[in-house]
Amino acid sequence: MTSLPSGSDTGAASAAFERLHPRIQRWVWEQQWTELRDIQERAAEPVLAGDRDVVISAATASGKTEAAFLSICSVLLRDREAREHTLGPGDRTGVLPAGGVQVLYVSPLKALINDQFGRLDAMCEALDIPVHRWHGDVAGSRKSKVVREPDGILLITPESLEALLITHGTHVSRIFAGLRYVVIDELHAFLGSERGAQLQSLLNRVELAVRRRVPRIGLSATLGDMAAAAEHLRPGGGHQVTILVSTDGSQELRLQLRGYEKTDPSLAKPHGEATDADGETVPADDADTPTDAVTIADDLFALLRGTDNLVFANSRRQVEEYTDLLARRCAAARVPNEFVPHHGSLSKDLREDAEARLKDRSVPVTAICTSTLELGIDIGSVTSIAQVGAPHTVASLRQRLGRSGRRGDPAILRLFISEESVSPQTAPPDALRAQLVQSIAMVELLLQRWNEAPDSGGLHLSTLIQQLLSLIAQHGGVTPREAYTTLCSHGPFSGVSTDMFAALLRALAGEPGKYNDMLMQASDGLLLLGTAGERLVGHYSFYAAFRSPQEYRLVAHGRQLGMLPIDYPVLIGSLIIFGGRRWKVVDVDDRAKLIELERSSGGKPPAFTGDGGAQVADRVRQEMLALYCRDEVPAYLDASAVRLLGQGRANFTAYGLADNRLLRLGSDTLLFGWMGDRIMGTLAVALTSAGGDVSNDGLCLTVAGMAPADVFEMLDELAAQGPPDPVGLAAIVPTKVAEKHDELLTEPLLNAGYASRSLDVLGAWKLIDDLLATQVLRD
DNA sequence: GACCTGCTGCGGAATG
Repeated sequence: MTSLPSGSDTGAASAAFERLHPRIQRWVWEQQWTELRDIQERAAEPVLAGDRDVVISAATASGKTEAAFLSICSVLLRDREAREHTLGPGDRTGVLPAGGVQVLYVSPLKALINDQFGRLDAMCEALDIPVHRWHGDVAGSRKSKVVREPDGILLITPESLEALLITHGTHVSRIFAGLRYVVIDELHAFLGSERGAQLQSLLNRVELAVRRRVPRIGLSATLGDMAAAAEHLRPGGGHQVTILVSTDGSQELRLQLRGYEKTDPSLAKPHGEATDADGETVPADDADTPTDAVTIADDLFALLRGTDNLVFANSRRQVEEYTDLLARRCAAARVPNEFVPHHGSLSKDLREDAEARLKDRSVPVTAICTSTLELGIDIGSVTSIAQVGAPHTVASLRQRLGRSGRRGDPAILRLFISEESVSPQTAPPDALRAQLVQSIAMVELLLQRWNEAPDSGGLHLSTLIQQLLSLIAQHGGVTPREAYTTLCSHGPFSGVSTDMFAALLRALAGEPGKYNDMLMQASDGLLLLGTAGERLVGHYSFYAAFRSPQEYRLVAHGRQLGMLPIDYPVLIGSLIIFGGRRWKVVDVDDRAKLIELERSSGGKPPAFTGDGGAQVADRVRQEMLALYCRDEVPAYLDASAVRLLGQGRANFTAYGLADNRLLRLGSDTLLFGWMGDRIMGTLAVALTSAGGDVSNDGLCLTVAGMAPADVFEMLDELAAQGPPDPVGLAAIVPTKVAEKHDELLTEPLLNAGYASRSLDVLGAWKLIDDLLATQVLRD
């Protein structure tokens, strides 16, 4: 670590500090910083060079923003001096024009723009560098001013940048003429998503408008896969990106995994009536609450009260449930309530109030939250993190952990994992204690510093439709060749061939019997918006690449049961759990968003079902298998977790799963693949295509009405046929409309998009080979 | 059977 001079004019300054502009040096000194942090020190050289892309990776609140902007502002100041002192009006060769936005900073959150505006504006005011905010809550008059007199640093969201390109298309090259840097904050939040593809495309379009490559600086949390982050920052050129990972903060981690088990609710003891801090009488009877939640709430109360903490629950419903249980405990103990909820359905006021209470360190407060508090909103660091229920991914567990541990203090993580009570009728996944074992597997992978790789290779056809229509609106019309070159020659849509692009154009123009009217072609060949296209682009909802959740209506025997969000394949014949009951899917109507169900017989439905939309990675399931096969017990388990792990391992042995992957259950067969959700989902589709009646619980597939020997034979036939064309296999999946503009795609394009996003045929066929090799047929 | 993110221009009313 290097020291800064104690005065503004002398001393053994660090090499990085020496290279900053004198006015920046003075600003640093005025902050009374005694030294530059490691990441700030190392970022100076590559950022000052101004000719390369850089990923700066460090923990939340480690000075990443300054690491980028100390150097960026130095360059802006030197630019200005070069223009003022060395150049007359007629001699500007080699220097960028004075006009225009010089730094484009893109953030995934409005709240983060507001935080960063406060910090940057304080620094830039002293330097006479203007800083502008541009997002949905900023007044239109301020945006007009940026368009009229663009300069300095512009803080913007991807959606607002989209709006800027569409609304001010003819001014884009002027607005960004002097662009020096693009900064992307929370880069990891864009990896593998529609929003990420949109941002990559927008930055392509900005570079095309100014006719040169602009250096990109990505700011990222310390997440495993830096090569993927670099490739996302500069698609096709990730290997040339400078990657800086902070070496600071190899912090002590204190870890505990606590096991819980549901018991008979009638045994629960009520807490009686209580009075809260305002003297109001509140109900304090937990009789309606599952017993494991009651015990977890008791423990959270005992462990967390009096300090600042974050409790991550896996759903909004659970956030509300635990906030309520904890508030009742505060009332019963006659102490002030210090537990507040935070999730996406709460009003902005309530969320900001919770954030303000977290920032205020004079009174302890614990927020019960969903992933809303995962990203870098400035709340400072908390004493400890609690995770209730199995984490969704290792990456998100790591990100959550990063919120704990003030400088020098240990980071504290406690996981609260509960399992069903087991009876002879219990479904195998519950008897295997799969929830607990998955949580241990994820903690083990966290300790190994492993992370899920972001999804890549998706075609993102929905986002390509958005970008195509946006490009036409920006320029008032483009030729098909220009459109293809601009959008698909490199960047997020480079996997789209000219043939596929042509098919997409035809689909948007409308084919006989399916008239979309999104675009049309003028007699000179120019692509123009059709009437439906004008309407779509003209509404503000067009600017976001992602859609608000698409829900299917569930109907059973003519009665509506509710709504189900679809982000995993629902196959006809599969079983789903809804409203505490087990149902069989008898029909799926993709266009009417309707799923028809009938009651299904069968045992108790398993509580563990693969955890929603997040894809459990192959490596996680492989680690689970390894945990079942080992004898060691991790030191961070409490006594109850040790007991549950022992039960899971005993049942694993009793099922014979060490040598078998097919397990007979009544007249059905369970197939344990020990691979991730993508491969298991692909295998489910393959078995369905071969005539099986398959449902996917994540951990295992259930093939209804077939004995293990018959399933073995089916697998053998699939292996003999060899891996099919993924696009052909996708054709049998009825629910493929997932992304925002997927409705506009023809069936072949939908199949191609689905196959690229959700199928891993080679992985599934390798699994089939492994299953056939491993299986010991016993009946 | 999860969570999260974002958004323009205009018209009219209220205020200075």
